[in-house]
Amino acid sequence: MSTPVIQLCCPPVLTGPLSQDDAEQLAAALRVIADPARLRLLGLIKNQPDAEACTCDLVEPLGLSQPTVSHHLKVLYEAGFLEREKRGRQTWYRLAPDSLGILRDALDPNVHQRA
Amino acid sequence: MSTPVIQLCCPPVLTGPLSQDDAEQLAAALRVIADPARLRLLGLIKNQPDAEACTCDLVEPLGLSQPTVSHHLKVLYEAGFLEREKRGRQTWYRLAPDSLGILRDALDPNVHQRA
DNA sequence: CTAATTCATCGACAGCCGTCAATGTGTTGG
DNA sequence: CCAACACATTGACGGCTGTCGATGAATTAG
Repeated sequence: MSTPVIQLCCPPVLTGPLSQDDAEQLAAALRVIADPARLRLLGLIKNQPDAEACTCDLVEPLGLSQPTVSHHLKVLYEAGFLEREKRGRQTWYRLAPDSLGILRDALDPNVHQRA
Repeated sequence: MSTPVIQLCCPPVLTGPLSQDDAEQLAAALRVIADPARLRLLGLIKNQPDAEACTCDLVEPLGLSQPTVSHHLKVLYEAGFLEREKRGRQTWYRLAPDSLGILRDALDPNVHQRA
C-alpha cells in the first residue's frame, strides 16, 4: 500500500520541457532526499557492517530522537530508497539498489553537451 | 552578495557518512530543485531558442503569476543554477554550466558497485 | 506470565515556503 | 515629460513538514 515515489518516475530534466505531472513526481522524489537527516541516514546505513543497520544503530549518530529517526526511515522506505526487514524485535534497513541512480540520471547525463 | 549553494558543496552521499554541515549544504541544494515549478523552469529555459529566456516567456507556460515566476527565478539564480543578464527592460536567464552535474555527481556515481 | 527491549504511531507545535495581489523600480516609446 | 511595459519586491496567508514527548504494539528474556 506504499507509494514508491522512485519507480519509473523520472524523465530527464533538460532534454525537454517537463509536464506538470512529471515535474511533480520528480520534485516529490527529490524532496525526500532534500533533508540533512535523511541524507545522513543513507550514508550511515551504506557504511555499516554488511551495509545494513537497525534503528537503534542510527539514533545516536544522527543526534535526533528515536521517533524522529523512525519517521525519516519510514519516509525513505515508502519512497523506495530503503528496503526493510524485521528480525526479532529490531528492524533492519538496507539501501534499495539503484534508487539514487534513477534520480541521478534524471539530472541529465548530457550536461556537457552545450547548446 | 548571493549565496551560491552550488559551488564545491556536494560530497558524495554514499561513499561515507556525511557530516552535519555537508548534509545541510547538499540538502539545501537539493531543496532548490525539489519543486515542480523550478524543475519546469530549467527545462523550459534550456529548450528555448539559444537556450535562454526572459521572464515574460515563462509566465504563461508555467501557469503561475509573474511574481511567483520571478521568485522562482531568483531562487534558482542565487543558488547558482541560472545565469542572469539584463537587456533593455527584460531579464534573460540561461542555465549555469554544470550546476546540475555537480548535484548529479553527489548522488554517488558508484551505485552499481554493491557491497 | 511479567518485565524489559525495540520500534512504530499519535498528537501537537513551530518554522519554512509556495503563492498571489499590490506596489515599487527602471526602461522604452511618443 | 508622460504613459506603457518588464520585472522585482513587499506583505500576507495557508499548507506542509521536521521535531519531540507520550503512548502503543510486538518480541524476547527470565
